[in-house]
Amino acid sequence: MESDTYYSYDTFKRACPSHTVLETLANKWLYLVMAALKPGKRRYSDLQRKLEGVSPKMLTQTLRVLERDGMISRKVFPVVPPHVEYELTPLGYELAGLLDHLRIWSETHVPEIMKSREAFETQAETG
Amino acid sequence: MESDTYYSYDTFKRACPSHTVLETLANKWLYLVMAALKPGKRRYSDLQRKLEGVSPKMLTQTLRVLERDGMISRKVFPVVPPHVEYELTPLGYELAGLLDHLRIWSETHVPEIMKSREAFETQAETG
DNA sequence: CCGCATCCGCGAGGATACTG
DNA sequence: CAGTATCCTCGCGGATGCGG
Repeated sequence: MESDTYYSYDTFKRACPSHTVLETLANKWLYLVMAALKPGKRRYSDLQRKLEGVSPKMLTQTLRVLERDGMISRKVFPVVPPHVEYELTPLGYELAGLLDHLRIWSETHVPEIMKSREAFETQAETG
Repeated sequence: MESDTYYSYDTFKRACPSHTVLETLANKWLYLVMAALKPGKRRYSDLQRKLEGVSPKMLTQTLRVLERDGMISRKVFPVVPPHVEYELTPLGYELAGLLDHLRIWSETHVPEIMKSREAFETQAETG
């Protein structure tokens, strides 16, 4: 079946492209940038303010990666002072939706998780 | 409203518990362990074989975190040689489902993403 | 077989200063 | 305003040996 267009991905294999994608996705700042852009386009400084504690380096780096992977578009307005807008692409919007489910789920279960953490620590001391 | 049980989480704030949870989740090995456990219980060595390239240290560490947060249960059989089984809790199974959506989505769009990456690199050289 | 202890390299990522 | 450049630290994560 040399003409088989159905390629079997295996995320568990390090060399598999889907593994690479996963590695990119499994990132705190990337996640937060996507969340911040979901409601609509935003400027660089908007993002910097919204993402508490992000350094310019990490913000830029994250935006570049997302742009590279086609998740966001970058629009530069040739004015002084500079004006740059970032916006989710249709593809990126899909991903943002999935990540949002994750965020909502997390928030819903925070109390449960925190309780589990405390119980675990307590037992660690005791045991 | 001192008796208000409705706490407003903000994942963008570093101190917010939901931010902490996110930080934990945004992790490649954690993600893969969850995926590996979704079909059912597995032994330590099973996981080690399945997750290509994982070191015992990272595997153990990841399993501990997941156990701490109540996502998996750890069952030790007091036999020689040792026998330990890991299994998703109901809570963990929910999370695994969400992560699976993400994995499937990623695999579906791998070609698109790869193409975008190539285009980006090409333009970087040119531009 | 499970997994802890230890050592270590290295690069992710933070802080800061600076420029078009 | 939107980044880039630079320095530096810290802990992630790999490798290995051992112990129950």
